[in-house]
Amino acid sequence: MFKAKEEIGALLEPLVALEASRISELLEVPPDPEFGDLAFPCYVLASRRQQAPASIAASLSQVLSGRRGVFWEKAVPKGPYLNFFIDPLSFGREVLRQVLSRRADYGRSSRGRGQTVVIDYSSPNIAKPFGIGHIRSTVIGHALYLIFEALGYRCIGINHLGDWGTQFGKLIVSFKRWGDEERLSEDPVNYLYQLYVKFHQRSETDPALEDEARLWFKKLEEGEAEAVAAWSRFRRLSLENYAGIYDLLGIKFDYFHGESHYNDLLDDTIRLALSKGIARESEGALIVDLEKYGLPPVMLRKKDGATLYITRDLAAAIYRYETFGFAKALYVVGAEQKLHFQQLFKILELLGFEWAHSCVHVPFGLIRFKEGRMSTRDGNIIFLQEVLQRSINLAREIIEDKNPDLADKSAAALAVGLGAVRFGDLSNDRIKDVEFDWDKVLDFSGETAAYIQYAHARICSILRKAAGADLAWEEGLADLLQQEEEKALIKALAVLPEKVEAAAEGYRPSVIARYLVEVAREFNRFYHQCPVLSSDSALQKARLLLIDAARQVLVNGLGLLGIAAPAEM
RNA sequence: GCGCCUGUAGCUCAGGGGAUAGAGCAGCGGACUUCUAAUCCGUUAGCCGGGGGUUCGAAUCCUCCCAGGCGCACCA
Repeated sequence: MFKAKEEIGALLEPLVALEASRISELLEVPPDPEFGDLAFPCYVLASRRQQAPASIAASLSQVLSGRRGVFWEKAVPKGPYLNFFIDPLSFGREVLRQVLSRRADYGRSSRGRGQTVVIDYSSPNIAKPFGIGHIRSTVIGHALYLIFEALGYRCIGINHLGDWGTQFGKLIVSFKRWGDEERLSEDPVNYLYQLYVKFHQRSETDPALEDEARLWFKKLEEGEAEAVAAWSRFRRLSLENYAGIYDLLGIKFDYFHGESHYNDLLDDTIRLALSKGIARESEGALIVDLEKYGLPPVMLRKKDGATLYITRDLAAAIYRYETFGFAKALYVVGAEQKLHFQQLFKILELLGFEWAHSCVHVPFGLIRFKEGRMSTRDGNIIFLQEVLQRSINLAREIIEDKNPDLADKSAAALAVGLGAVRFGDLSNDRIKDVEFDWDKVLDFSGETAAYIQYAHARICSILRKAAGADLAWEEGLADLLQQEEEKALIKALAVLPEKVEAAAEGYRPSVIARYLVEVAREFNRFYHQCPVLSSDSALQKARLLLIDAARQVLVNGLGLLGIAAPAEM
């Protein structure tokens, strides 16, 4: 509601002894449009004025009676609320003018100019297949990247590949014992995955395998030739496989700095911890005691001298700050690692880095089966590749059925199929666990990406049919849009900028996803009530401008989620 | 044992101090000679997990309990 809120804030400031910005924040949308468009709750003034909220609302309305502003036309008390009615004419003009003049920039701002946000996302463990579990970090992180970028921040996307650690020892042991060159070259990632599962099956009865794996990882850290050669081969094969998925999803990273990237910095990091006096020897290992802060101790170096995940994360954080000078560093990593990040940030703080407070763990819930957790080790995971493919295939079938004459069915199927999977991960609050259910993934009706894309395609269809129509902006045309459905749609279009801000504020792409469903819903209502092409010329033009603005909002919003908007589907 | 997260309609979830708690799915009933029916309209459905508390006002904040999930030194 941009300008309207500001206007009312400034209007009330001298009357209620609150700051204008505070008043703008307090303004809420009434539950029923009949009540008005923006409501000021008078409870907040009751105790100070020693007056009942309802009588405050009444007296404020007295003061304002007969007055009107640019964007509001009247203020009516209703119980404890002072309800403002927005002037649909000036508001409609302003909203359409904004959207249609700013176009692809509508919803964007320069608020973050000059500041850098480093975003750590996707970060799969090499040598494991890209499972459905990895999609959350990938898709949420990518959306946050796009959202912060839209607010003018310089974003650095880092894929912190899990390409180092004891699991490589396990893989090397497995391959040396049971490996088969031929099978490895046929289907590398799948085969490595099978070896990984086999290792865990065997190690249950043969604990010596674990020791052997640790030994091989130690060799790897020491740069022993055979270990390094095997590691580098496994890493390369995995990366080649991931590249296909990132390509399909259109996901880019500025850096593929995996854990191994920080190997040369580990000694310095450990030295720093020692020199600051926060690390000490315990049972042969090097640990940091965090008991004072209510956290369990952290191990930086094992008794065999090998490092751990958190050691590399420490080195990575310092490297990132020194390299990029971030204002914020986001870690889009599962909620189960919350403790890890609390420990990581606390150690950074103890090392004296004031920027430790700019590090944020952006957690998300687990994807699980009805029966329980997905586990790479147990070999019960669902491959992302399969999910994407099935979704695309189903989209294709539906298109064949509903729109058999469509020229480029593949492109539309890709947009709808991938959009569905993406949206499924973005539309709910990220902290919630999600139960994996094929029926749900493959459902394209209701609150889904397809719903939004469909609204967009309908608009494009109308605009195509109106090709040649004069769509030059004329201020007065907006005045013709007085039907309830038209006004509701305009109101929905008005709030994209504040939704983008809110999404960034809470690191919650779901804010935008839900908002787009609302916009699409308002458009669909409009569509059923308000004919465009068959209206007379002035109204037709006004409605064409309105739906063009709606199209722009849908495209911009979907764009922030990394979801394509096909013109036909 | 300790810590963190979640609990809202039959199912999946919005809403995170303010007006009678909202959507989608499923169910039931309607709307395609008319801009794509992947749509729209109507309708059924709720001690907002439970008890206490703070507040003019609590689904929302505090506290205790219950249920589910996730963590807690040689994995990542």
